[in-house]
Amino acid sequence: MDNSIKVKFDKIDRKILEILQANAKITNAQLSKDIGLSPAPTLERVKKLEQSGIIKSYHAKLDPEKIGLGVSTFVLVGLIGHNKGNIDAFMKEIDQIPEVIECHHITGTGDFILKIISKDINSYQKLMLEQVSEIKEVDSMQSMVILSTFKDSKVLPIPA
Amino acid sequence: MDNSIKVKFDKIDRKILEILQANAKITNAQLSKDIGLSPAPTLERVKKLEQSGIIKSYHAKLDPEKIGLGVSTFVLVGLIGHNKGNIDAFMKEIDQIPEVIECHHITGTGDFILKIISKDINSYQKLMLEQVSEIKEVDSMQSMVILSTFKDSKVLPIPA
DNA sequence: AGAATTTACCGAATTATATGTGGTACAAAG
DNA sequence: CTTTGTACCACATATAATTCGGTAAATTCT
Repeated sequence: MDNSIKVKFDKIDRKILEILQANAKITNAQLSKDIGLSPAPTLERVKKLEQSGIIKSYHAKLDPEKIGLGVSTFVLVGLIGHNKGNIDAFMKEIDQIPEVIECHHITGTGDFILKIISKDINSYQKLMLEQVSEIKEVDSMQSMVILSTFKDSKVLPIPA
Repeated sequence: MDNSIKVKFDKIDRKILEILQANAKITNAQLSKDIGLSPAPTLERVKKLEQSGIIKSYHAKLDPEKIGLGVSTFVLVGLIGHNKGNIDAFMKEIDQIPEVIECHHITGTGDFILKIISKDINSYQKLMLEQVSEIKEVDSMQSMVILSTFKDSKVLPIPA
């Protein structure tokens, strides 16, 4: 497995990546037609992209509201200290909360930004009070509730 | 197609959803083993979940760094006005920028939060100066650069 | 309660798809 | 040039998805 930062791929590979990002369920036969190759080398290319780590995984995207998840938020979290120990401890706690679906270390206003998804405002409040704010490394929290989502693309813009 | 907010599904469906969120490439045969049914009804359930819109789509997840995308950011955007016309105009522009992979309307500090991914700091700056800040409805922008991502789960916590 | 109806399931046959193989052309390296 | 390696195709095989007929359980209706 190649672990270097940048990996080489050609124009055809890029097209494969674009297609599979948008629709992972396409058959190899259809994919091969779309890129203009026969099935065998097409599959070979996909396997290589998987083995090289360019393609990390495949996921089903669900409709949050239809499974009863009505409230999504971003939360800016400030920690009491910025040393590695604190950050690791914070991460360890965050990792165990499935409602926290993203956690990024950022520059700017706060130290971290979380994306949290929960059933409703009540369960969100409960989660924040009883789980997030209970993490001892957490100093400040600022919530931004998502009123609506206009764009949520799973397709990354692959540079030329 | 059911378009209501909440759709019903049982314990077995939830398990299917959990599995397909984590690994969309699982074979129907394996999935049926994992949930304890035979392949036929398993497939039937998956199809129903797709038709009901609970499962919206399937996507390949790529490694951003390996395709040359080194800079990810969140941007808080304030608009000059908050009327529907402005918001729609803003959205229309945002929609055409592939580097903006998410756009949410939020409460709190700003009006919108964007997630942007680009090649490097230079191309990020170029994008912000020449595209985002050029949208006439945009008033303020505050960038938060992601230093590192600790969690990026594609699995939503399905409520009991 | 009992009959009718619907729903969910299974096993097996069929169809579609993925995967493996051998051979060929092209390109790059020696 | 010649050699080596790479990428490709067509075709054969293996694996998986899908369809079908029939059965049992659950639900609805009388």
